[in-house]
Amino acid sequence: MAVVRTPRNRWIEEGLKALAAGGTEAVRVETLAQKLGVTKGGFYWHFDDRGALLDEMLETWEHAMVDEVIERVEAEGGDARAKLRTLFELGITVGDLMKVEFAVRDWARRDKPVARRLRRVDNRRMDYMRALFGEFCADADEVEARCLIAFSLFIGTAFIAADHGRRSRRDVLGLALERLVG
Amino acid sequence: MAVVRTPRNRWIEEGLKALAAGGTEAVRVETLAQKLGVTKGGFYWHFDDRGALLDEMLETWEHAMVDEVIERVEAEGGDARAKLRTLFELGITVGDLMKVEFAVRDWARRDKPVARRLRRVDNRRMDYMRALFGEFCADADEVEARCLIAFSLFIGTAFIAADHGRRSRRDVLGLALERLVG
Amino acid sequence: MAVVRTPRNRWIEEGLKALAAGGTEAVRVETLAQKLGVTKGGFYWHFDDRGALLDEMLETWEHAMVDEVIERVEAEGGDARAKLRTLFELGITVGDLMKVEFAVRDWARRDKPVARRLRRVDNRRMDYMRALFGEFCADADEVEARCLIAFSLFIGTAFIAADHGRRSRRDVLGLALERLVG
Amino acid sequence: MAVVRTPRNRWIEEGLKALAAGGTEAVRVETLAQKLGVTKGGFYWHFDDRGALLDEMLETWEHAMVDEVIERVEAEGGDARAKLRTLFELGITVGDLMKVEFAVRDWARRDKPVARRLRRVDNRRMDYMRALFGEFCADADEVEARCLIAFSLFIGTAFIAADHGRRSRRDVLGLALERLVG
DNA sequence: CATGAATGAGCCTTCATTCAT
DNA sequence: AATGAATGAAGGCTCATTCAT
Repeated sequence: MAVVRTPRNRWIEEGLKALAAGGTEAVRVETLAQKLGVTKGGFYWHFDDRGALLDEMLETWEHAMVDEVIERVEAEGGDARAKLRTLFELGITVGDLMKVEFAVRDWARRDKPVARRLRRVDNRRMDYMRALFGEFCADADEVEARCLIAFSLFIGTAFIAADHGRRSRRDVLGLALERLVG
Repeated sequence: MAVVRTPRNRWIEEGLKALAAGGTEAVRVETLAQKLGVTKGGFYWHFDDRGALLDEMLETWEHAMVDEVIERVEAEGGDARAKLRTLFELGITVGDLMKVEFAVRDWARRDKPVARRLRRVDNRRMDYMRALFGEFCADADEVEARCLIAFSLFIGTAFIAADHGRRSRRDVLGLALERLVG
Repeated sequence: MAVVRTPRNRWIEEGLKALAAGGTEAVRVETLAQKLGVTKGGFYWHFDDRGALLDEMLETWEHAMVDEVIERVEAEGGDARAKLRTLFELGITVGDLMKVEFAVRDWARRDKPVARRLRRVDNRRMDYMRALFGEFCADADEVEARCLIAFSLFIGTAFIAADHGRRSRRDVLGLALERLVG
Repeated sequence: MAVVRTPRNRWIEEGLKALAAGGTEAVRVETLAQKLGVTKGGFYWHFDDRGALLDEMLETWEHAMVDEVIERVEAEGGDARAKLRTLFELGITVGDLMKVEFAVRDWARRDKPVARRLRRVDNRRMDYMRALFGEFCADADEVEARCLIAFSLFIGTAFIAADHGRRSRRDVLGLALERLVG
């Protein structure tokens, strides 16, 4: 988590913020330069081109959203059910990175290399969940279904716009999750 | 369903294709014009500006993805469980419109009016599902949780990139759905 | 004054209104068509092109602003001084045509044929004024100076933006004019 | 007076030339770029948009046509009558800026902010003239009338297209002016 | 007489990229 | 390490004009 704040890293950070806020198209060299208080010409000292920045942003995001999240879940400890709850909690809590997540997911729909990376990321997360569900759930089909539901809930959280009457989304999510983990 | 192919409608159709393939930014007046074999100037005879086209595209999409889908589910008939299965089947089958769905969902994250419309759309769908689940499920919390899960699975279908080993996504979806409907 | 309101004339009328309100660039085929409740395609049935309309507008304006104004001044009658007062009064009173006047004057600065026509118009008016001033003013230099001043006041009326404290522009104009005519 | 010819100023200069020659609509980014031997894209490094250039052009014009003219009149010295003669001479002599003056005056007829600025400019000039006429002319009405006539002559000079027989416009102007100042 | 539907040229603006200093 | 000043391609929009019906 302790990222050295080289100027290079600051471009990446700012890029992720922009991606979270407005999607790929919002990652504009000039906009970022302004936020960093430099001129856009300077950008090309650090990166070959816009694509190179985008790549490194993805790298950073993958590391934070997979490696670090899993690390933290393991650090928290507890049994499989507890870990699943922590995983879910962390997943929908990481704020800006969650928003990046959805920008990336949309981006992947029209960019092959991003799609490949996203697939790797999703598979790593699914593998981790499979292991956890597997610990208290014998049937492989059942495990797979629960993994897909859990992951879908994670995705749905941010993408579904519906209201739930007097219930909060968080409450309904809790109910849904308990069906899987409880 | 009987789409009159006025030139106006052809712009909308082509626009939806572009939106499905590449998101909002891919809906470019000139590109569409080329596909239609006309010059871009002609566009402005039919629409005030690009925004107006985008609006009508949304209108078209909402109608097809909500009104028509519900109509068709009702036309198929059967009990609530059967209808839920049909609904799901139709939902993930409508091809291009499904892709539009996800483009819209991403778009809504940075455009307030689109967000409002999406919310209305999602609420209409949730209401329809609530009614169906309600017919065989007494507990309101339970209904709400199942609605959210079902909707999340619908969303997740297209957004999740993970593999499922020797199972197909469709199979896993089937398993997950039966947990809700069965 | 009794203009037959053929569709042709209505284009000219509407064109003059537009010219008065927004200068040459405001005379747009489409805008006029809208005001007339027809489509712009119809324009080309009446006129070869935009230039042709502009020409006829100028013709109409010249007739109304010179021939008709002089006719009316003569019809009012009185001695030369009285006529000069009437002339001035009419000149700054004809409302929309006054505005056209200034649009034309600006237009003439960048369009040679318009400049030629304006010169003819201005010379006809100056000739008329020369005759009137000449009737009570023996010195030719004096007549010429008064003509230029009178004409300049007419022009200045609409082009000068300054305020006059508690006096109204009309009052100051009256004072200035009496220096010439009185 | 020492205009630093930064690229920025060169755009303004060229803009004023275009405005003088063809009015607002002639101030086109691409045209100016060509005259400066650069591409139009570069324009936006210096100005936010076309409107910003237009604004600065107005600023430049106001400064040159009011502040600098008055400064120079005062520098020349002499009594009030002499100053009025110098003022007039300078006013109609500044060449291109005189043409800008008329373009601005026309522009003001359809653009509120420009109209406000023009009013301020005209009032400043009138105030200066009032002071000068006031030094040898006791009656306030008389002063006001002379100011309006003088200003109208200034305006009329460029807007009136009439000929004066064997006299030159300059001569007639001289005669007219002497009626006011002499 | 006019409409519906375009064309095409021209304008404003944006943005990634380049490059001398 | 970065700035100042561009380039150039692309995109949105406007408007006079054309033409089949």
